[in-house]
Amino acid sequence: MTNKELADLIFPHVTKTIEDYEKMYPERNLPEGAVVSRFAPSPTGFVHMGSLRSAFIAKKVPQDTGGVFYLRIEDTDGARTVENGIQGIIDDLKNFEITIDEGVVSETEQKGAYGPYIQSQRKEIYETFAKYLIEQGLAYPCFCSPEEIEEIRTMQELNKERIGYYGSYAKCRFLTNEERAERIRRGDPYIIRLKSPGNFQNKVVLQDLVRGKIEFPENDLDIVIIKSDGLPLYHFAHLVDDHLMRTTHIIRGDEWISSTPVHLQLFQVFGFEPPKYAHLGTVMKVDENGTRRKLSKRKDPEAAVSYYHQQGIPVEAVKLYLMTIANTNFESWWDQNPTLGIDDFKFDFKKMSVSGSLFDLEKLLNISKSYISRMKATEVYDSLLLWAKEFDQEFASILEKYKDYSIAIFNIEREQKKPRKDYASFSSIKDCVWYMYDEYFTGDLEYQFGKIQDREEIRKILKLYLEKYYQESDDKDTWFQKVKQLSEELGYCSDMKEYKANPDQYPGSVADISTVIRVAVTTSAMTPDLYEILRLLGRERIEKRIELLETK
RNA sequence: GGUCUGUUGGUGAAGUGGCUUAACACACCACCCUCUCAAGGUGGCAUUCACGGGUUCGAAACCCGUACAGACUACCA
Repeated sequence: MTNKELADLIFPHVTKTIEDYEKMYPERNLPEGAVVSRFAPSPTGFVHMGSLRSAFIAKKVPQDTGGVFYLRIEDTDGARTVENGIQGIIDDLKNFEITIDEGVVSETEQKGAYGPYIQSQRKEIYETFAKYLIEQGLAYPCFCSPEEIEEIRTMQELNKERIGYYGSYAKCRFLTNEERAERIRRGDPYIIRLKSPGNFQNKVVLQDLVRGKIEFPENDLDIVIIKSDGLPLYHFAHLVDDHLMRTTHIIRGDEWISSTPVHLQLFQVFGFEPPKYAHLGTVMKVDENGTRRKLSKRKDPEAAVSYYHQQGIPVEAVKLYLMTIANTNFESWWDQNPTLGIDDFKFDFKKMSVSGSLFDLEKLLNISKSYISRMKATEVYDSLLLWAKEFDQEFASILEKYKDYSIAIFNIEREQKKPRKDYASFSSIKDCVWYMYDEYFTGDLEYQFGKIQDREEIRKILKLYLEKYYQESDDKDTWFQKVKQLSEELGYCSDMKEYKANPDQYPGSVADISTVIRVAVTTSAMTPDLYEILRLLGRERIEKRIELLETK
């Protein structure tokens, strides 16, 4: 029995040839140096920080070079697939503004001429490629049961030999085509394995874009290419898809490094030119007991990118963070070119950190803080409102009700050379400004007075301030002069230098007087500029709040 | 067990043989500024680049070995 007859027996319904597909998916007509890359997740429902980083880079490089970035869904493993998993990924990408040129755009829609972009819809294509291999005698059906494979493995472990289906252990490799046909006709379950032409003694070289030259022994494992469910294994799907979709750069996690000899061999067996590979270091985190480990979806809430969306970290801040960990020279570049953005920066694989970087939430928040501090008040308002509509409806309606007032609040110490930097995320803004809204300034309030705690003294200070000194129309200088006069009248020191030199000669200072006013109207001893707050609150509110304090 | 990769401060890291008495950023500490907080300013924070050996006039950088860590070694991706 010939290989061709065997191939026809296994894949009787496959009529197309590889050449047909080569014609259907021709070389892309792109400018010199244009990169085609992809993000190819399993539909597990959400995107991990490490994957987002890969996706971000996989998009950035085509963008820099005038290439194509596409999204492919790798759903050949039923166990990994979850309901609405594709939508979850699309939503996450959308939230982080990672748009695609081609690929899956929704659960039911795809765009681009190199599809389908969902692997489970490409079954016939994989079969065509597998059939060719069988015809060439480069692949064969394997009837070994999982138990038999397990046996081989324990035997190899016992003999301290290399583990795997290779050489004389590859039993089914030595079957005749007649035996194969007979067992297939009998209905024995089987899978398709590559008949590896590799020799473990020979070396194969990978020129990794990130790590440089890596040498491996050639692959001699007869790897599975088609599973018993008829779908391909990752390695085979990678070959078929990335060849046919004309991918030029494979940008993926470094857990794939050790499989690359298999991939290189697959390309060689078909006579295709292999793509370039860039293996990215794993994103790590430090465990409670001080050891490094992979960021885990289960243990670390900050691993899921939806967390940042919920926290209201601006998308741009996340991107800036990803860029700073992606290219080590980005941060200083951005420092020197503050007016430019990520799009103006040229990504370079050589400037990637090779080892896995620690995920630094602190740093992300810092970047976020700086970023928000540079936003205009109206931009803060718009972004915050958008966030609140999704995650804090009550706050959203308050923001809408007091639009101009809110913008004025966000403008305190903003839009100046050295803006205030206190909002790390949109979710944290309410905690900073709640006291500006009467809706929140109610119920059990906790006043955090400082040095002056005596209620009689506080009453005296506030009464005198309202009756004699406070003028709504005062400008900032006049306002502060009056607070100083108030301090003097009550025997407090109005000059901080003098007070610090002789603290024992006074009951307190203008700082303590200010604190009393500040706490009375906000409950907090730590707020932005008091003058601005009083100005925004206005006389009526201030009086009401001081009255309210009297009742406490 | 095998194959591959990595190891510079609390963290991210720069560094490709002499310009390194190891840049920069985050964190932390101190002081200054200051009505509080934040921000900002100034300074401090690795006598040393996992360890041992070698090459060299000279090494964090090159080579070898050891240790530790990670990945892969599935009909998972």
